[in-house]
Amino acid sequence: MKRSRIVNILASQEVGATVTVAGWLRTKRESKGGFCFIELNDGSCLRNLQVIAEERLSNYREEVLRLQTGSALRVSGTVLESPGRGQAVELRAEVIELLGETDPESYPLQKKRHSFEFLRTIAHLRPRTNTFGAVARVRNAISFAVHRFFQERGFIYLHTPIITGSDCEGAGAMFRVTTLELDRAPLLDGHVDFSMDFFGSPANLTVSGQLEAEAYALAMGDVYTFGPTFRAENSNTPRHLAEFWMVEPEMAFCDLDGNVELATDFLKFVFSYVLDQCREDMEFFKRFIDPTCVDTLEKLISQDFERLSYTEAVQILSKAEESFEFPVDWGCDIQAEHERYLCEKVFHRPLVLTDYPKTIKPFYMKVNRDKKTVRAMDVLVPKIGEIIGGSQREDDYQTLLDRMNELEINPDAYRWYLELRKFGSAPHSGFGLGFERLVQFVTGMSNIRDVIPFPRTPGNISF
RNA sequence: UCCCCGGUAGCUCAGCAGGUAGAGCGGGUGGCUGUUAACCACUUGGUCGGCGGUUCGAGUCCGUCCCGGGGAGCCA
Repeated sequence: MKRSRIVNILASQEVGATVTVAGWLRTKRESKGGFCFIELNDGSCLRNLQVIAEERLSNYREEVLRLQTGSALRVSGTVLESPGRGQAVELRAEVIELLGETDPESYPLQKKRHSFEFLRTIAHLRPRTNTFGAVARVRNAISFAVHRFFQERGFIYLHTPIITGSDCEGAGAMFRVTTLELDRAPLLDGHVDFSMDFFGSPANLTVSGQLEAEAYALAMGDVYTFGPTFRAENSNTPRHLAEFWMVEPEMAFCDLDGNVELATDFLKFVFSYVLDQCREDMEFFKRFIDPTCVDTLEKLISQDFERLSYTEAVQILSKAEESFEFPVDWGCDIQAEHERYLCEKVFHRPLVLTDYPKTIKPFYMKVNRDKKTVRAMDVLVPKIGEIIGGSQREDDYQTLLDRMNELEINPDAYRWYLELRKFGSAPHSGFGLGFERLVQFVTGMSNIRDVIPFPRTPGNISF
């Protein structure tokens, strides 16, 4: 018989139905009255299905009574109304098949709460816990919401390269990709001769698909990427990964205002979708992870994001009575403490900061008329900080070239990117969103390593 | 990479002023019960992160390295 998902059995509550389910045993409670209770979870939802196993089963004594937490089972039986509290229906087993047993001495998961630090050391088993199951389902829902949002608005999903030839995109250290043997690399004048390498020149893992997305935006109108991104920074924080997923929309004929509008619409859409589709998991996060997470999302959907310029932000900060570790001065970068102060103490809501000094932003951002600021935007949310960073792009050939020379970036490496400003250039804008930070914000999970299945961080590649 | 805190049983932790290790949970056995992180009794369980030093004696003090957490920087 075809396997039913537990989520559907619990939702339909079809008493009398004959079903087959399969999953992993979470807990078992024995009764000497000749039966036992088995809680089965198949990952389809947070809740378990209570299975009633009775003595009359042919393998009751030899197998059923010896079942351990973690065992894989297939159960066929009848859905019945449950006389006990805590569940509306339960499954009275006719057949219980042990598919994979578990040695209780060595199985690391117990039927009690584990620390996230410990669970990180068993990343292959942690999806069998309530929290990581819920994270996986919510992450999946957010992914789907991302695609749905852009698809409904006519954006083209674009696959930008993972391996890139540009060695400096201004977004941090990169991972080198090579087929050369490190201890016997061919040398030329004392340096590694990359003409002997696979691509004939140095190659790296991408830190952003933005530049390539711009090329397609200036042909297709609106595009977005959603893929893996790599940063070789030695960042050891609960907000950084060496491998993470990034969402990057890029829109032709769109200025900074349109960009801000898309970013806020996007966040609101995702939050609504998750609250709508993952109610049970979200209630779990509210109860065990962050009591404010559901309220926060509900508030964000209804309220407007505060928008102010960098200059205005600096004015507010310099008048603040708060004592900051880093002094506030026009031209300085806004520090994490400043972001938190503005978000959590002044406005009590997410913030869109725009028009930063050009000296603290990358070369590709459009320079304002004042020649001092660029059309940049950062979306800041409480706790996480910067969740979105974007800008209107410089679309004037000469200005972009001047900026590159100013920052000592070799234009030769960006010839094709510059050409986009030569042939049918148009105003265009886009942003990048760290997908895991979004999942963190939605779920309230405090460490980014717990919202991606197998986190890659400095010194950690065990799974 | 920098600052602070931590690493003791499978897990979560206690171990006060240096005197050769404890609890709860888990596992095992038995009992009880339409049970809900079930309950009760008994039982099992440790190179006290690694290396070096001080000392008659180090989980405890010192040095160093490794790992984890929090904060900062870099950023998404």
